[in-house]
Amino acid sequence: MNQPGNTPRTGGQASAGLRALVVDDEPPLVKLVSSYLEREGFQVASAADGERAVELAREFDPDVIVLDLMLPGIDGIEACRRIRSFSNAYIVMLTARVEEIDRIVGLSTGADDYITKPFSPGELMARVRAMLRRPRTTRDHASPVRHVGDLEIDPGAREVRRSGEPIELTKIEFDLLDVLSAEPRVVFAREQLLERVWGADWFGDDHVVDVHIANLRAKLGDDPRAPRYVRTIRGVGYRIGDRT
Amino acid sequence: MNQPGNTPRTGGQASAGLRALVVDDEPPLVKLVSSYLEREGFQVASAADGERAVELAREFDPDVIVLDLMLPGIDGIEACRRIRSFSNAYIVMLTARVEEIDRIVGLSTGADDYITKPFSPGELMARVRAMLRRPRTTRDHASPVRHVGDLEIDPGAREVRRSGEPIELTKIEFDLLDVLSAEPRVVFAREQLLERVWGADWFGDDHVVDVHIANLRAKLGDDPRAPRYVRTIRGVGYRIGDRT
DNA sequence: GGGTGCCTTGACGAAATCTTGACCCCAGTC
DNA sequence: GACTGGGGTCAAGATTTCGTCAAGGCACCC
Repeated sequence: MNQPGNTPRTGGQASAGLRALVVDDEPPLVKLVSSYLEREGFQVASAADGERAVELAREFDPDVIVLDLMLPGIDGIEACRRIRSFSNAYIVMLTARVEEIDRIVGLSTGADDYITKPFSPGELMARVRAMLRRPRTTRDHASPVRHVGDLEIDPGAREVRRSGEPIELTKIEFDLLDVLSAEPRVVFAREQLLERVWGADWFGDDHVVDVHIANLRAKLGDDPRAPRYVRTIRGVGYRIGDRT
Repeated sequence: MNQPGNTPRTGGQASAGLRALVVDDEPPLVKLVSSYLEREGFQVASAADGERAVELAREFDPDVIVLDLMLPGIDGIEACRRIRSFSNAYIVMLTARVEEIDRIVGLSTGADDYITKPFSPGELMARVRAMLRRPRTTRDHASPVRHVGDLEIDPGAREVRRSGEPIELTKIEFDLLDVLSAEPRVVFAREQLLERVWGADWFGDDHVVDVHIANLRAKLGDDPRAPRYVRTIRGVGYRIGDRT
């Protein structure tokens, strides 16, 4: 059902029969976005929190997911990860703060695009169309396993192994390792790690980073005096990667 | 907390040595964006029309291009296409109207991101950083590693090697070397070094610089009488770089 | 309601690093 | 050839930074 005037030429046709899932805790926004998507020919479902989002992603099996970063329950990043573990949908993340983009990109969330609030529905639609136009092959989550020495990091499965032996990490520990290992050899300041792992709106002491790094090291069997994985750059931050 | 002003800016490190091209026909906007990019460590060039943009993209070989859609001469879309035909740069398009996004994404222009005017420079920077960080596009831009004689300086990893052999430097030592090597052959007064390395709010004796330079030289294996790397300009300051 | 796991905070000690001051040397100058 | 100021060197004390530990709190699960 193409609306004359409002709907750009390409849209209606291309998205006919596709399903979209909108996740946000603000009903008006959900409604607005949904109506735009419907006008494009999408069949739309919506959720207001993270748990429901993951559920619906599974049951409804959408082709496109518009996902807010800030959600009650499990947050957008975690929801995105979980959904990505079973779904192949295109995911657009909504963020209220520009700085959060770093987080989405830095952590391996699996999002395909992001857009900052406030945004115009037209822009969002343009992004969605652009994504759909992108060949699926762009989805190169194929072999994302990283190696650091005898360490094996699988961001998709959120698993770490040391010489084959699985190591159990907490969320924060894994995220730290994730961010650090995504760019080996690059030094991350504590502030950067806070921003990436904790989020831009964190207000607290840098010191938490040290503690979690210590715990991470302990689990990895890493000696701070002679670290094989996570090394300290005094006065600056931490780094992972090849031996010096 | 770290010493004020001392902490490397998140962007500064990562973008050090990278080149950016800003294209817009409004000089104030060009100036604003340029200054932000420079603050992030970019070397910046600019153009006011499409032809010049394509020219500069070729000659200047930028890593990032900020490109306005509306331009005198060939417009942004066409310029983007032409540039894309030979350049590997990240391209952000600026649009005044949201609807234009459809055009950018609809036509295969090859832009990597787009942002609508008015935008905050901070948002643009976040996008640029995010683009540079995108894992899939492993850009082969000129190595961010600097060379001074047989010295190899990697600002991102904060590593220094001399003929392949890693050299351990403290924070201040590395920062000094970083500042000096960023602009080879340029003489830095002690005060300038204090400002850049220690931060603007440092109040203390210039003499610290001497001491740290001495330590740095010692670690680099440099003889003050016949320095190969850090040379003293009596009565002025220090400098690094090629013979003369 | 009790337990468990995880995160945050604060305190403390050890180690690395920085700053200061004293002293010496040398180049440039008279 | 002596003088002078800038710069090099050294070492000791001051400071910062990091790693560790443990207590408290919160959320979640049974």
